[in-house]
Amino acid sequence: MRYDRSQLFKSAFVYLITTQSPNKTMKEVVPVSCSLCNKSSISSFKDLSEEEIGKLSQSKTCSFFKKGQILMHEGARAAGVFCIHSGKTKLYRMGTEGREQIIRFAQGGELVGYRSVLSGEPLSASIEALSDTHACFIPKALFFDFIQTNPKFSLEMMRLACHELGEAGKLITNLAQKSVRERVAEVLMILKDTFGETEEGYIDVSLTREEIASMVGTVTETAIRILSEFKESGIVILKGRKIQIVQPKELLRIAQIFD
Amino acid sequence: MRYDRSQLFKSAFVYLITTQSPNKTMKEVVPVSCSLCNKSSISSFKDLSEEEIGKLSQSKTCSFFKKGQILMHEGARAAGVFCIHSGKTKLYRMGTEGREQIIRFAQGGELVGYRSVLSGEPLSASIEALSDTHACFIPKALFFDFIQTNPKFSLEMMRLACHELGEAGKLITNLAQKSVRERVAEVLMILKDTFGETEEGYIDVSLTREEIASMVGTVTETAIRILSEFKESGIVILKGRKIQIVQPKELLRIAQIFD
DNA sequence: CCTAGAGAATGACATTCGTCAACTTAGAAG
DNA sequence: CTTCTAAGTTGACGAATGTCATTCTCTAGG
Repeated sequence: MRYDRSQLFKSAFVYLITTQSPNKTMKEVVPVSCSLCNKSSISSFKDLSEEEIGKLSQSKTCSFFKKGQILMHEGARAAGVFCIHSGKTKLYRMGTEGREQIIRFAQGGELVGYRSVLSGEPLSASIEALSDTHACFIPKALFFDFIQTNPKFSLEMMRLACHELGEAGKLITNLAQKSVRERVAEVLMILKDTFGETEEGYIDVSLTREEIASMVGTVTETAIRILSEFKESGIVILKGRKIQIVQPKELLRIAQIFD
Repeated sequence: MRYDRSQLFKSAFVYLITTQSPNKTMKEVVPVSCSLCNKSSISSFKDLSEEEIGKLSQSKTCSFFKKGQILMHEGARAAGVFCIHSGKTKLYRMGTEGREQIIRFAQGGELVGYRSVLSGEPLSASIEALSDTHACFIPKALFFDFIQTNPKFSLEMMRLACHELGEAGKLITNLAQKSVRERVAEVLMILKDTFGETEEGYIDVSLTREEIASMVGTVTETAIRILSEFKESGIVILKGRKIQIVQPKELLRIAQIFD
């Protein structure tokens, strides 16, 4: 059964979702067709054919998650993967005594849940929206279909998984060998690299001190103390949850990063 | 160009490598043909066709590594993968100040180096023989050939990478949240699960205290102190590098493992 | 079987970090 | 805009763990 390309164009209108908030008007655009999605060029789906993108458009389900909502639950079986369209999410595991451990972040254009789908194991982490998030759900069956019929896509997914495995190794070494102070310094640099900076120079993500602590693997109080110390030394500027890195080189030195 | 199956049988003799040591005579058998290798049923190569196994046999290079020798160097580009035939190896990264961090172990039937080959990145860890090791080198090109032409094998590799990614997540959470004492207890159970026990009931691997410390992410002295404490409590029996777990339940309790 | 050198063990001490408690501040929801 | 609750901050203290020094012991290799 061949995919009818005319369908693609017939349905190629665009949803406009408008959220009103007191001070600003935010417009979020989620295209119905994946071929019009500006994320498709940066996501792992860049290797799909037009025909496959068409299938994707037909089978996907777009969802909206408010800040704090859970996209997927640790321990559950993933019925498919999410492609994050806009917004920021965190992936975290529950450790001993209910303490949350942030494993990584995912944002626009990135896939989440693929690890569970590909390994056939339950989800090893929960996924929670850090800000209002639009994400498209792609059923497991279609995902596997692409993997089995499109070697380029399959290789790209493998590349992604293996890359993350390397990153995990780095994180393991850091957690095992560096002091909390070193890790806080490193995490600040990682956050800047991951989320970039706003016009005013702040790291473009809003995390609680507890969340920063649960990236580093420490308690809230210690994270606060170290951040305050960096502030006193003039290394960072803190304005509530907004963090600006003033002396990146000093942070790299503290974090023992030389390369 | 079709692979000539008769070649397979012509070359299906077996190398016998005999190592003499004072007290015992050890015989290691490395088949020239992978089809005769008893590891092929447990390794990721189980999904290869007879024809592909034939190609494998022709292209592979069998090597022998003495205890302490390096199979692959962190930071180098992997020219292929190793399939461990016999022996035990450790994969480790160099952390700050040259401290070694053990990421995982690999032994008979397991593949190493595939992460680097599949992601196209330099090796994220060095691989060192913990005991005398026979391993077969499979060139990158052939490995990719299998991946691109055999979807089953490709999926199996993906499953493997994604499974390891999940394990890495667990390790990250443990390192970040558990105390050193808890981690030592857990590592002992992991070692037992990974390497099994000898007839006398000892964990079937010989690690230095420093190596145990570098799994846990602590210094040698602390590892020694905690092991001694476990010994005093009658939880383990220590005979040099030989470790016997006497009270596994107690270790699980200390490690805060409840499932 | 022997021996050098690495590994193991232990004590004393310094430092980091987690815990508990008290108090202040800011951000999300109405 | 207000208000209430969760988040942030700070101090005091103790436990866990790293560091340094010393001595003992085992193991690999001849």
